[in-house]
Amino acid sequence: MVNFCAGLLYVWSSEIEILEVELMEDKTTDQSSTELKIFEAAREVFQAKGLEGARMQEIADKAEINKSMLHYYYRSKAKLFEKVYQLSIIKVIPKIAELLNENLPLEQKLRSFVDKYLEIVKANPDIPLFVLHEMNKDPNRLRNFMIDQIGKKVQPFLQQIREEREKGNTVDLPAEQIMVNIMSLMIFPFIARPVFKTILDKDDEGYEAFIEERHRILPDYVVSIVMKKSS
Amino acid sequence: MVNFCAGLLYVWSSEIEILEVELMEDKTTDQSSTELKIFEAAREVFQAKGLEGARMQEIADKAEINKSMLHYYYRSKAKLFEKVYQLSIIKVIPKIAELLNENLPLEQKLRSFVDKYLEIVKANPDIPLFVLHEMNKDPNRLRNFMIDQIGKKVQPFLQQIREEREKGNTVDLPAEQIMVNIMSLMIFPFIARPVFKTILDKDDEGYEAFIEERHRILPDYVVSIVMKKSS
DNA sequence: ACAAAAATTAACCAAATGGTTGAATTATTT
DNA sequence: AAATAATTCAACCATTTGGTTAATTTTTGT
Repeated sequence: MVNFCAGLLYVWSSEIEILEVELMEDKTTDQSSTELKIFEAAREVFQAKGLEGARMQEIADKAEINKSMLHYYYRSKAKLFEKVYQLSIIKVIPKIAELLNENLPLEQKLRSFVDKYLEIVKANPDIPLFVLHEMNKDPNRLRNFMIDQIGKKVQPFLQQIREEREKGNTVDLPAEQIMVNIMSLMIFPFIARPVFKTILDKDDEGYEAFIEERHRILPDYVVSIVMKKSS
Repeated sequence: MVNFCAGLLYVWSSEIEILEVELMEDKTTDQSSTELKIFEAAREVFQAKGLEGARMQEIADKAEINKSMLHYYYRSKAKLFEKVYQLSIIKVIPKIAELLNENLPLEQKLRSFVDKYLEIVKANPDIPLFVLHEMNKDPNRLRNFMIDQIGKKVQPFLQQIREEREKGNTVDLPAEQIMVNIMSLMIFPFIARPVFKTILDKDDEGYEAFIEERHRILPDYVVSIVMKKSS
């Protein structure tokens, strides 16, 4: 019987939703689970081609099951997409606020944030472009969910920057600009991968190495361009 | 008679293509031109929703013409899309190499590049996400065209950075990382607009102001994080 | 071992969507 | 002004595509 879809009704209730997501993660070990094979295939196809670019048949083929199973487990393309979209957001958005609200002095926090968040994006390199494309098409879809996940949770971090700026410990930029700088430096290379591969004349392996180098460099570099050198 | 589509056959020949594009720009003044009204509508819809997300009917409605006219002037959705995609690339990619190859000392060049390129992106804020999404879906489509437009044209600039780095005038990072840093800081805020609007709790007007502030700040800031302070 | 439930499939269906056609209208040419 | 060419449109068409159904196989519970 198909009954686990009921959870979709509670999209706006973070707690229930996150529980469900973790349940799903657990199932990942069970490779034979048709439901998971479908979800995994859907994730790949949706993230690569977007909602409208994805074909149900392609998802079925990738999952090696009959197309009817998609509807048996997920009812409709819209429902399946919503789950993929939701999980994608959960994987990359809440961690931002979480990492930024650790109780650390600014410099340490920056270094740790950049290092750990790059780890997350490296593990989910297709999510940023996917989420931003879908969010751009329809800014209202899951907007409340987004707000739940991050909303005003970064305000304490911005406040921390402002305080350090007052003390003259940071570069003389508004906290919001600094925040956007940091996110840009981390995420954009994953979004613009095909362009940079062309511009920098790299193959997959070469770009992989480029990203690794970046991961090594960026934590210190971000600190250096945010914190004011004591001179 | 429909004859101007012939140019599409020469996609790989930059010169002919650019000529055609400029011809098109000229027509922009002729507001009554159905062909242009269609193209303008197609540009908006494709850039907002992507190839598969766009509906021919929606383009026709936005252009205030009968759907048949789309095919009369552009033959097919694929052909119309290709033109929009191509022009989008032309508007944001070649300028990079062009601005970076002006004969200027590095510091001046950086300041000028960031200022002028931000102007371009501000005038075409939807293009980066659109192009990157389409390029991600199908990295081979117009790949040769891309290579023509920028290809190895940024190598001289990378070389310039390397030379200045040797002389100890820049921060101690590989030239490629510096280049990616600069592009990230400029472009990402346009791509991630819906997320940043949520995170920073801004409305359209507020985000516009944020971008303006950024435009004012960034040229100097980029210089400051690339060039080594003489201390 | 049997019955009930769950999972799976092939064949089909209906709506959406890109595309075509032929007639009607407007503009151009001579 | 007549004839020719270009433009526009309403009605249609064909394919793609998301979705359904009914029958079959597999699993589970007793």
